[in-house]
Formats: sequence, structure tokens, C-alpha cells
Amino acid sequence: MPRRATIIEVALEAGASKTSVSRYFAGERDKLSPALCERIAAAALRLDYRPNQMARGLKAGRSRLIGMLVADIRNPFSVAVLHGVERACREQGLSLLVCNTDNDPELERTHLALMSSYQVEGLIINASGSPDTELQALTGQGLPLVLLDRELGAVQADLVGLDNAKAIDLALDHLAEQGYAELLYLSEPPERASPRRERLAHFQAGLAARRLAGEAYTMSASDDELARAIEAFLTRSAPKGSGDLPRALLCANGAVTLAATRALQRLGARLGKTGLMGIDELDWCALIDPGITTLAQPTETIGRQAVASLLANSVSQAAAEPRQHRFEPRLIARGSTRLTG
Amino acid sequence: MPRRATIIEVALEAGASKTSVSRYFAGERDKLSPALCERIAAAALRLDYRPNQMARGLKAGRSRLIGMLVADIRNPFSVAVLHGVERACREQGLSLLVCNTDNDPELERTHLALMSSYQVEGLIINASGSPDTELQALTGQGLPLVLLDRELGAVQADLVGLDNAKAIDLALDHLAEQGYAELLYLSEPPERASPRRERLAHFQAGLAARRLAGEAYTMSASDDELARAIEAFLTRSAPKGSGDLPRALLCANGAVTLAATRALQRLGARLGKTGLMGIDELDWCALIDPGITTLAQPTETIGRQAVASLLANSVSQAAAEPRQHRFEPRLIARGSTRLTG
DNA sequence: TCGGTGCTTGGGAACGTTCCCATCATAGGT
DNA sequence: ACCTATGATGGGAACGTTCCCAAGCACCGA
Repeated sequence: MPRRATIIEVALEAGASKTSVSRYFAGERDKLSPALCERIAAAALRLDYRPNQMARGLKAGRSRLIGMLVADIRNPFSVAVLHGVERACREQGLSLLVCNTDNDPELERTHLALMSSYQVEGLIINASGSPDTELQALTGQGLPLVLLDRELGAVQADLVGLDNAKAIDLALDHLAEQGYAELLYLSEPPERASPRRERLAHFQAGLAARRLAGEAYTMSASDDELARAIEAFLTRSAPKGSGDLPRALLCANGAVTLAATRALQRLGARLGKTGLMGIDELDWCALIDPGITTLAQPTETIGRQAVASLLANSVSQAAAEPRQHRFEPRLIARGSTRLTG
Repeated sequence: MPRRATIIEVALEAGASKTSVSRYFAGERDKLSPALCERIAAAALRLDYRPNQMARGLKAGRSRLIGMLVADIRNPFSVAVLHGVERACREQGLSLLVCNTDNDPELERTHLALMSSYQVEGLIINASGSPDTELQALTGQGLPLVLLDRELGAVQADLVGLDNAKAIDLALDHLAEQGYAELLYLSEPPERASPRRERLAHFQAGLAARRLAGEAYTMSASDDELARAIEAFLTRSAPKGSGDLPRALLCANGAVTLAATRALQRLGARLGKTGLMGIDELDWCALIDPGITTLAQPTETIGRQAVASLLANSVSQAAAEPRQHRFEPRLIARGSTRLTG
């Protein structure tokens, strides 16, 4: 069972010094004569040499590792972004250490400590928890950091995510245009996640600007309760004697859309007559009978931008002002927001 | 900007030797006097010391890193298994280096090399490609290996995955019981992925045993083509003069179920009258009108078993016979396989 | 011919750990 | 009182790299 060859063995085999071999593999081939390069290449091939990243990381402090903390790996949106991050990393010769926190702040701390012990060169964080001293400590040491989708209290760092104001505007405009006049905004509890707060706030503001009626409901875990809330919204009598204006549901993210769809089915509501629209495009939104209208996030772009920001931060350490990169969603209009007389 | 403290600094602060501090953090506290332990703990806390995994990995050859290669990170099944793997790793104090190969053998090779350069202690592989010399080399060096879901030609390793024979049996029994007599089996191209081959083979065998009529269709990328194939199956006249027996579609995995559902909707087929059943349970299967019947894989269990097998292999290196761990799916019967007169 | 300049090459000291050994007490058996 | 076993502790050499520095050489202009 042959052990992996070391740089010294390659040097010996090639009749060169370990320094030269190191240079060869560190991408400084231009500093080496072509003849030497060739000898090293041949020797490395013969011995099937692969540089030991652990040793590299130790000596140079450059692990070539990026850490990514995902709040919920089973959320398709997160995975789609992860996919973008991964591609971007690969193009930069970086590897990705992915940790899932299952929305547990405690686990988030653990994983943060872990990543730091692997000397990651940067951190992309889709935060699950509250602002964290662990994280503060890491950034204090000059570790580049990018926040994904969710802001994190006191932490000063670039943020990459959806343009929530624009998204809500798009949604409200679309719903208004389609003739819906009374809206119910459905969201998961907004405490911990900044996009939920932003979207909710813009919803409230946007209503007024458009003279729409609307209210917000925060989901608990219970399907029953959600169904009751929706039913109450759909069946209660119109405000003044204004007749029965069309009503629609706006879902704050994919998980909510799923729950709301389930609830509407239980209530026997007809999609379209009862409007339904959600942020986040999912595989199945086209399949539910008249199709569910969504706002698709540019997930791949978001992922790539996260890596780009990270890289930008690591070159210009020095106190750069945190920047925000907000991307616009794309409206995919389907039958669930079409009032067919 | 304070650098992370080293073991030497802790030793100094605690008035102990680095050896003792090392022992403390390597979990050999029972070899240390309680007094010393306490001093070290206090010092480490004061300095916010965190052992450097790179240095550990270098010296001891133990990186505490497990590599996982996923063929398609956007497949919910893969993610669910990943989730199980991750939890199991965490319980063992292992970290997970996840790489996505996008079903590209070339990328698979690259990532394999990369993981080996990080000195991973074990590899969990959901293979995308053909048997690979890169992989052979790694196992040749005694790196423990577990195959997930897909077999890999010549590679001798434990396999963890679904009991495909059982799954197909369950499906056929259910469909037969519900009164469907002619089946169309839909699959992605079976060349590269062993479960596809196994399922297909068992489908063919299972038909005969149950006196069912049936055939198999291999999907290309085109939705049109699939719809045409399904239409042909649904509209062609019955074999003998046997009357018009109920027909059903059986989908080899989640991606196929999605495509088939799309196609059936385009054809205007009514689910139930036309049977539909798929392997892999997905969020939305309950939402498509009468509900889509599925076989749910025990993804969490599969993930955990993968890690368990890996650990078992690393203790008893010596030429243990490769084992297979096959888990049974759970039938979730819904309206899509209910013939309502 | 000489000092400088530029280029290729190599020696050796780190990096932060682990782990083999050595040291030094303390205690127990003769 | 002496030798040895036992247990706690520490010194120092690795592990496989990188990178500073220096050496060697050819070439140039004075």
C-alpha cells in the first residue's frame, strides 16, 4: 500500500530541489526553465504526486478553503445558491466546506468554530441565528465575510441577496394589475430573518401607495391554523359596502407557498379566483392546476456574486465600507393570478 | 488584529508544556491531573484558543474530514441523504467536504483529486461517472470508501441505497391491486446509473411474474418526445380484444415523475384514470390534484448508514468483503393510483 | 577586468501540531 | 535503604509544505 509521494521525493526523482518543485506547483512555472519544468512534470507524473493541502495550509496560512454556512440545506433556494457558489469557487481554485445549521444558532456557533479551525480563507453565511460573538471574533481577525440573503445585526459585512423592495413592488403591481384588491401577506416568523422583515415592511408600505387593502399573517407550524386564517380572510365580508373585491394571497417564500397551496386545496378554493403568488420559483409551481405565479430569484447570480464579494474583500482588507448587492427577481405569471370572469 | 493563539502560547499562559495542552485537546484528559486540566482550560479560554486542524492533519495524518461526492446537488433525494450524512458526521466529530459533480465524470475526477489532497479520511460517493482510475488509486492507498445509491463497476466497496427489487415489487403489487393492467415504465437513460438498470430489470421480471402487460421507455431531454410516447401508450388499442384495460405510468425517480406529470397535464389526462406512480417522495406530490402515489426512500437512514459503513471500514481495513445495505421504501398511496369508476 | 544586474536554482528555517522518548516524583516490595 | 513499577509532565524531532535568503552564472557597460 504505497504512501502518497512527497515533494522531496519528487525533487529527488527529478533531480531538482524541493523549492523548485514547490514553485512548479504553486503556479510559478514562469520562474523555472522549461527543461526543469519538464523534468518535474515527468517525475510528478511517475510518482503520482499530489501536493498536500494540509501542509500548504499550515505553512502559508492559505488553505484554499471557503466555508459556507447554510441555514437550511433542504431549502431548494439555498441549494440553488450553493450551486452557484460552488461553481464560482471552482473557477477560482477554491474548495467549499459546507455546513448546514438547520436554523439552529447553537449549531451555527459550533460550525463556525469548526470552519475557523480549518483556517478557511473566507466565509459565506446564510445566517440562522442572532448576531454572534463567535462571528464577531472571526471577522475581528480579518476573515473576509459575506452575508447571504439574511442580514446579521451588528455584523459589518457585504450582503448579497434579493432586492426585496423591488420584489414586493413587482408582486403588488402584478396583483393590482390583475384586479386583486384585497391581499393577505403570508410569512414565516420575521424575527430572525431580515428578508422576512424587509418584505413585510415593504408590503405594508406598498399597500398604501397603491390604495390596496391588505393585512399580514405570520405562520406558525400548524397547517390547521393557517387554513383557518386563510379561510377567515376569504370569507369575511368586504370592508364598506364596496362589493366583493377579488382577494389574493402573497407568500413570502417557497416554504410558505407550499403551505398556502396545501391550505387552499383543503379549503377547496379555486386558484385564480382566489389569487396566489409566491416569492421563489419551484419545480412544481407550473404543475398545480392553473399554475402558480412566482417571482424567481436569480440564484446562480447570487451565488457567484457572493464569491466575488468575498474575493474583493480579501484583497482590500482595509475597512472597506460594506456593500449590498441586491438582485431583481423575474416575474413568472401563471394562472393563479388570473381572474377568469 | 489579534492572531489566533497557538498551543505554545496556551502552554505558557497555563504554566504547562505544549505536550500537556496537546493531550488536553486530544481528549486524553484522564492522563492529566485535575489541577493541570483546570489551568489549561482557563488559559485556553482566556486566549480563545482553537486547535489548528491543518497542523493536526499534517502531523497526525488525521484530518477529521470526510469527503462526499454528489452527482446532482439539486436533486432533493441527494440533499436529503446529504442531510443524514452530515448529522452522522457531526455526531462523530467529523466534518464534511461536499463536492457536486453535476454528473460530469471529468469534474468527478477533479474533485476526487482535490479531496485526496485535503487528506480526507473517507469518501462517500454518489457516482456520476464510469469506473475511475483516480478512485482505484485512492482505495488502493487504503482510503475507506462507501458507494451511495449507485454502484461503480470494478470498484470494490460497501454500497448503501434503496432495495430496488423490493421497491419495484411494491410498486407493481400496488398497481396490480389497484386494477391497472398495462404499465409504462419511464426512466432516464440507464447506462451510467446502476439503480436505473436494477429497477428496469426488476420491472421487466416483475411484469411476467404478475401477468401484467408493460413496456419501458427511456426519456430523452425533450418534453415533447416524452408526451408523444405517453400518448402513444395511452391511446393505442388494447393487445387482443381484451377490452380497454386501465393503464398506468411508473416513474423511476423524482425527476421522471416531474416530467411525466408535466406531460400528462399537457395531454389532459386525468390522474387516477391514468395511473401514475413514482419512486422518490417530493414536496409537491400531495398537491397535484388527486395526489401522486410515491415510494419514499428512507433518506436519513441511508445517509447515516453510509457514515456507519465508512467508520466500520476504517477500523477493519483488512480486506473485508464489500457489503450492501439496502433499505426498503415506504408506499404513500394517493389518488393518482385510484381508479374511481 | 571588475562591479553590477538579472535570472535560475537550492538550503534551511519556519508553520502548529503530535508523539516518542526521557525525566522526575511517589509508592511499594524486598 | 535500594530497586522497580507507575503515573504525571516536558523536550524535541518529525509531518510536508512555503518562502526568505544566498549562491551560481551569464551578461553588460565602464
